[in-house]
Amino acid sequence: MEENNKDVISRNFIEEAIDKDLETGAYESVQTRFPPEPNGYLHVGHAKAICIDFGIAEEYNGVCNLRFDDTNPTKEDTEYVEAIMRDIEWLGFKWGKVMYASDYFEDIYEAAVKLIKKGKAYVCDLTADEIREYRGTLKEPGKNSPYRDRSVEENLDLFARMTNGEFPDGSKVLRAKIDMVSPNLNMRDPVIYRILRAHHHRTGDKWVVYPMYDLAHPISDTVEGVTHSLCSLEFEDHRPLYDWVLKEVGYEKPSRQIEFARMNLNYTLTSKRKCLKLVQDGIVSGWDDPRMSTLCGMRRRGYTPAAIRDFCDRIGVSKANSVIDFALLEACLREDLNKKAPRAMAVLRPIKLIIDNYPEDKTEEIEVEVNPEDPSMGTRKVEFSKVLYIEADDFMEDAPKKYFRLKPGGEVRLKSAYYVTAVSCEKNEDGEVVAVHCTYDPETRGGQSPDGRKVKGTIHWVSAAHAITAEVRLYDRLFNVENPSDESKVGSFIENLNPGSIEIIENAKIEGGMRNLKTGDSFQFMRQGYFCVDPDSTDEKPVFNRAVGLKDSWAKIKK
RNA sequence: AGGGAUAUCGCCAAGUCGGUAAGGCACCAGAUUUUGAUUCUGGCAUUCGUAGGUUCGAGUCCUGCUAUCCCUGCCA
Repeated sequence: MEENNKDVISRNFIEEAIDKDLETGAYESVQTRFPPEPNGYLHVGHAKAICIDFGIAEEYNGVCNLRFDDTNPTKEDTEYVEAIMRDIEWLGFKWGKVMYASDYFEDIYEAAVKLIKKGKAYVCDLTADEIREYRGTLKEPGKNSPYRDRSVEENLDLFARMTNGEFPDGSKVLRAKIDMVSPNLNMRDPVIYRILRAHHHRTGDKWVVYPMYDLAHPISDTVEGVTHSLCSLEFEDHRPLYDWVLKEVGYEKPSRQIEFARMNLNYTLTSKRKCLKLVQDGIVSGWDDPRMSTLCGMRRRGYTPAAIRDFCDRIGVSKANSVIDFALLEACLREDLNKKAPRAMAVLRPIKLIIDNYPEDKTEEIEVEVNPEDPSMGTRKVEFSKVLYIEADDFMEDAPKKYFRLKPGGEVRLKSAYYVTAVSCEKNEDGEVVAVHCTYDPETRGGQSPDGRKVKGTIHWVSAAHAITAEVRLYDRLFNVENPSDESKVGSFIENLNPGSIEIIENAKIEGGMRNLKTGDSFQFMRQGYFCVDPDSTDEKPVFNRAVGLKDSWAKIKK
């Protein structure tokens, strides 16, 4: 009953608009598109748009095409289109077709000619600076270009010659003839075609004129059959122009644009420009560096597609600008990993634990659950012997009363193995504990005592003789930046990426079964001592995930 | 002569016709627990940016005000 309630819960404003369009018969079915410009990698922020664009189509049994908005050849590159496709597939979405705005260059060109013939567009010889001047300002109206009243014939001829390459770059543009005194600056005779001699990643050198976004987008959408063109809030002011284009060109079933707020995540930097700088300056190893907020970086870091999609579902869709708390993303990952990730033990800051009364040459195989939350995942065998490694933090010589882990005279359980009681410890010249001596109770194999006595603490361990030593990196949050949008913080942001906030532990000891772990792999850990291998990873190397924030209650105790 | 949009708990976010504030994250308390995790149970907005008005009754309607974001690329 209650679950029912939950499912019936409200539709967001986009769904409501679409429902209404379907009811009134404005559209019979639903089609959307995800339209990235191939000039950078996809990051968490894009995940929201992807989930909305693909999710809405899926919900209404429609399709969502992937369409690369490649109308500005000076900024675009095929490297990016491939990366974008990989990331969307990784997230688990299926597009209908892969299209390019450049596939519609003919349609767009014809539309422009049609506008000229209707007297709705003209060729303007003003320079860029002059156009800006004539446009007016936010508070002052603009004034008409002296070229605004050229005849249809002259405009047709000029536009044809622009297309034929008779004029130098930037010398002329095609403008929509709308209203130079409109309070909406986008309507003050916007430029819709410019001359640009640049090699296009798909059409090569075929064109020397390229349409602007404001002309290309509505036409691409409508020609493609998109019913609902979902985009972010900053295009709200462009909607009148979007609608104007479709009306003047005369499409029967024009697409409808609906805007929603883009996602902001605290502590996280998503600016394309700054991310590109990090890559170019070699501050990070590449777009997929685990510290990046790119989808491929998050993948390497062990974020699962399911977690990211769940996150996008949970943040909702609205038009209010907002900053989502990183803790929610972490919670989504924790929840997913907790259910699905196979576990392994690893000791990050190892000290030796020597079991004095354990036979010198004996090795046992201890059976441990692969995932305590899911018994169906079975068990694994882990070698156990006289000398183990345990976490330095898990032993305290002078422990406070509330300390549940190993202390002199205290008994704890070695996860799935035996109860041990500490007797003494060895220190180096700096006074740091390097080894702990203990005794074990042979009756407690498996971690239970026949006499029913309880221990308060359970700690993880790794057999010294069987351990793999690995270099391991612990990262703080994806980007530990207080205010990523604050330009003045870029410097401190870059400092934050240098070792310092990144902990590199070179001799972490990892459970023997994890043979294919590679030095330098990044990983996630859910909580003290557990490594969680990303179950969805298809990589050769295991993605040793890590970096889900620990719950505060644990962090406090650690101190 | 500016225009457009948004304001509901620390962070997101529901709230169809006005009928007496969902849920998640975070946080706090308790129970269970082979990792102080997980799981479970309970707590967490007399109040909806603000000031008025209409009404038996307003987060929801009306008026004024305030704050924040977006718009002056031949970028998308």
